Amino acid sequence: MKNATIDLPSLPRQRLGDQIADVLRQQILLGQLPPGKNIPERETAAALGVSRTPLREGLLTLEAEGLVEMSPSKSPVVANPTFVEVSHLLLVQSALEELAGECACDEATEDEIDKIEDMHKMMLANVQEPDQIKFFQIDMAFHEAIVASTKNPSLIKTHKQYHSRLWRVRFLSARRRAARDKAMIDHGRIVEGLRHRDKEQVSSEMREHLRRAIDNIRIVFAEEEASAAVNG
Amino acid sequence: MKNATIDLPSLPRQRLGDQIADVLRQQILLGQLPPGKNIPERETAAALGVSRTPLREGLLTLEAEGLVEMSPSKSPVVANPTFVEVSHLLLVQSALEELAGECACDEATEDEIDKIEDMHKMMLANVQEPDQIKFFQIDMAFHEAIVASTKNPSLIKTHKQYHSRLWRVRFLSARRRAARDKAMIDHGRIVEGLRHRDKEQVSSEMREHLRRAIDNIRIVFAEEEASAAVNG
DNA sequence: GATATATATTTGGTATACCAACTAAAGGTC
DNA sequence: GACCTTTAGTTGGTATACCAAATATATATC
Repeated sequence: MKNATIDLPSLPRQRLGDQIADVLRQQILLGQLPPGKNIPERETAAALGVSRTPLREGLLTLEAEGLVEMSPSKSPVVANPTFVEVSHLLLVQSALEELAGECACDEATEDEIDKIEDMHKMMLANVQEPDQIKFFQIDMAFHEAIVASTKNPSLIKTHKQYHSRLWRVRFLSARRRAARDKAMIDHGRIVEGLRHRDKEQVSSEMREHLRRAIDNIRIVFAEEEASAAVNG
Repeated sequence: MKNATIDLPSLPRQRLGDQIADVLRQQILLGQLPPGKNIPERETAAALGVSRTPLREGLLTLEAEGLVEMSPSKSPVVANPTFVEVSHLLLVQSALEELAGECACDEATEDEIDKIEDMHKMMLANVQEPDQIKFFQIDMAFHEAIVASTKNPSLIKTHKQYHSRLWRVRFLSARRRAARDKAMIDHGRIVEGLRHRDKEQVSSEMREHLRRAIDNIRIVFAEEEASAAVNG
């Protein structure tokens, strides 16, 4: 053989549609594509330098994830869930994280628990930081790390999808100082439970942690509504 | 206005890709497209009388659901999960049904509980029927009805997807008489709990009902493996 | 001037055409 | 005769072209 298995580092192949879905998903999460925003196919495809076919495949992926809504003869639009919808999502996510907590007690390595605890400590150090974006990112990574430690690909994937749909509203919620304080208490108990491999404690704490978040999010929705009423 | 809002009954518009996904999903569940089967795009599109574009969109939907696997330069193929993968799926499904049981106690109407109990009675009448397909279909409808009674669209949708991926293996499992007997006991407790709106009983029974199924499914996989070793 | 109709434009939905990567078979060389 | 090379054919991936429905606009009529 001459040069077989060289595997030149050119990253040639992931489907374009998947890459596009990744790009658009990021833009939605970061708020560059805000809820309600239209995503006309031709225009967006041109902006990304691709044709409509793979763009469409990416949009369909995001529709399946619930981040984009498509209806006949109308431009695809970034999803803008109501409070009721968000509370439904949070219930499912709470069940997924409850399971994750239970499985993590069996499957997480000591090293993974170390990493999770590090994140918790880092959050504690940033809890009263005015720059809330850092705090929030670690918060999300904290939850992702616990789910990842279960090594259950289906759980990880489904959780990630709900994570995306809840991203924005949880970001808005995390700006509330009271919410952050409560979160730190919950997280502390979760880390403690993981250390002792206490399934009951970890799973119930993770479930209740998310369910309690519903109250903060209700307030966020009420504030947004009031703000919208003022601004028109 | 002359004839507006007439809405002629021609069922013109659901996206072709969605219809195709529905057709292929049915064929996969019914075993007409068995696990491992190739689904070449051109050939399948021609057989369905459509072009590759909407067929592809349907296939991508099924890929997102985990029923089909697509890899570059290879024909899409019907997923053929291993026992480990199925056990992972079942864990997630058990968490979803646990949540469904809890929510159903709050949200189910008396009428819905009547329907669920009717299904249970019908299963009891068919438990020793040699024609297992009827028993199995009611079994699946029983679980679906409980989830539907929660009125949580996200939960319903996600549950349905896991339902599809687990359909075949649960069908194989339901052929075992011992599994059917156990299922009837569990179902009886679930119906009883629903009647009393006992969240704790219903949710824990639904969780354990599915987790116990893992044992039967392990046997099914072992049998299939042994059979495969003999036949080829 | 208001309304209604016709037309032009924009949208998403679908079909077709083209391309690159992979596979396999055929042919040539040692 | 075995092995390497080349070429033809198949596959999925992408781009383009076409179509129908919906909408907005302009024009004609009352």
